[in-house]
Amino acid sequence: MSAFQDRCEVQCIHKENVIKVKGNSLSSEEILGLAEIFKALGDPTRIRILHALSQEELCVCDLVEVLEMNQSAISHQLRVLRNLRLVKHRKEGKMVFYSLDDDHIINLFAQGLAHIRHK
Amino acid sequence: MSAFQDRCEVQCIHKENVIKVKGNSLSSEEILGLAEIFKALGDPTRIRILHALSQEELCVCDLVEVLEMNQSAISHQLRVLRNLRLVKHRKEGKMVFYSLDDDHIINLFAQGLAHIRHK
DNA sequence: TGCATATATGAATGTTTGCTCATATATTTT
DNA sequence: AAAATATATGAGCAAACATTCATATATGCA
Repeated sequence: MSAFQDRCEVQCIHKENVIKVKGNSLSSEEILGLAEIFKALGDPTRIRILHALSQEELCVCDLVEVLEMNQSAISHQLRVLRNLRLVKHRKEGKMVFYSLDDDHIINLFAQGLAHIRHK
Repeated sequence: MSAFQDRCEVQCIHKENVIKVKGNSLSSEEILGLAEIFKALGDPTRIRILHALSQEELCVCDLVEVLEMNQSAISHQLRVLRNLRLVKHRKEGKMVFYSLDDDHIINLFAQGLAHIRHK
C-alpha cells in the first residue's frame, strides 16, 4: 500500500484488482517480444508478403511481381521479416527464395481475420 | 502475361507461382484490417493494457497504477484500442471502466507467445 | 574478363506514432 | 455555485518507419 501513495496522486484505485493484475503481468521480454512480432505484422506490405509466402516459396522477383512494388521496398521489408525469423531464405544461384519460417503466422492471420470479420 | 512485361523489368519470375499467389490474395479491406489490428497490438503499452484487461475490468486510474504511466498516455492509448473495438467501456459516475471487447485478443496473445517461445 | 541479372543496403525524405503538457469536459461533493 | 476528481483531447515534439533513389555485392554467362 505504501507503494501506492508514493507516486500516484490519483484516488480511485481499486486496490485488489490492481494488485492482482500487477502480480500477474507479462515479463518485459514477453511484452517486447510480442510487440515486436505484432508490429511486424502491422504493415500492409509485410502482411501481403507473408500471405503470399504462406502459399508458395517465392523469390524476391516473384514478390516484386505479386505485390507490384519495387524491388528495394520488398528487400527492405524482407529484411525486417528475416530479422524476426518470420521468414527464412534459401539461395539458389543469383536468386533468393523466401518462405515462412513456421506456421504460427498462419494461425495469427486466421485469428486476426476472425476478429475483423466479427466486427 | 502481357500484364507482366508492361511494368516489370525483371526476368526471373516463376510465372505459375506468381499467378497462383496473385489469384489468391487477400482483399484490400482484409489486408488493411489485419494491418490495423496488428499495428494496434504492436506497441508495448497497448499490450500491457490489453493483458491487464484480460484479467480484470479496470478503470483508467487502475491502469495508470498498473502500468505506472501517466493518465494522459493511458487515455490516448485507450482511445486507439476503443476505435478499433478491441476494448469496450462502461461509465460509472466519474469513472470509466474498460474491458476487452472480445476474446480474440487473448488467442492472438497466446499465438504470439507460442511464436516467441519457439525461437 | 566484362556484362547482365538478382538481391541487398545506405542515405534521404515524408509520414506516422507515442508521449508530454496544458486544458477541456463531466461528474460528484461541499 | 464552487471545488475536487476522473477522464478525454488538442498541440507540439522527438523518435520510428516505409518508401525511393542510388549504389554495392554476388552470381551466371558471353
